[in-house]
Amino acid sequence: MFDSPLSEKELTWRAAALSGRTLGELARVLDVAVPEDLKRAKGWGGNLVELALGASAGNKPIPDFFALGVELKTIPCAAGRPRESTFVCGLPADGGEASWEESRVRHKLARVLWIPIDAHGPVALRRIGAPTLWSPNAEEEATLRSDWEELTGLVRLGELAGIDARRGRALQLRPKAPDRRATTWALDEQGDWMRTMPLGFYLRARFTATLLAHS
DNA sequence: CTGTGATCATGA
DNA sequence: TCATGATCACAG
Repeated sequence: MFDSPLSEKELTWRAAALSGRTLGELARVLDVAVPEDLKRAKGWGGNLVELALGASAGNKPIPDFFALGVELKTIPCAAGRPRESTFVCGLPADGGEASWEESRVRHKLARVLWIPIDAHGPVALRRIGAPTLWSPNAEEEATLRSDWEELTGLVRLGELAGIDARRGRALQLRPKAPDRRATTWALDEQGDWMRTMPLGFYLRARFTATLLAHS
């Protein structure tokens, strides 16, 4: 629909131009139908904004704006604060990369364009907010790294059973699957492969709230 | 089945 | 009200 932005400056300019508009207005321009609610279209808003900004990654495991190394995340907000956690990426079956530096979490979060969208009301009337282009500051990176090391450390020890969404100050591990019957492979405490529920890394709403506030 | 995009629904 | 655990759609 639209060309990909050629620079961060162009990307932020285009994102800023969406600020204040409703999803319904944007959908009409893009000739996209608006769903009654998001129960069966949970990624609709995110996909709409991707289309408007010329994101090109599709479902490939690369940044939305590959040439710029920027990831796009829409985030549902009410009263100026995020109402939901933010999915980052799946947990690799073997527990993950050897180090934080190589991790998918760190690469995903290296540069993110956050676009707040109203969390409540009729979908077509929900307003898009002002974008913020973010990279973790030293404190945020330290928190993310510490959470990541704790969680992946447990996974590598085969202590998947000891993990739930309560662990982690900023980053948490939660189910990420079509339903509760879904399974994937993981190592148990004896080092044998076993079937478990697929998990994904998520950013807590508390964490995204602070980064949106000071960026 | 794994990746992308996320929000829903329920109990505390 | 809020976080956790569950769930939805679609591409490849």
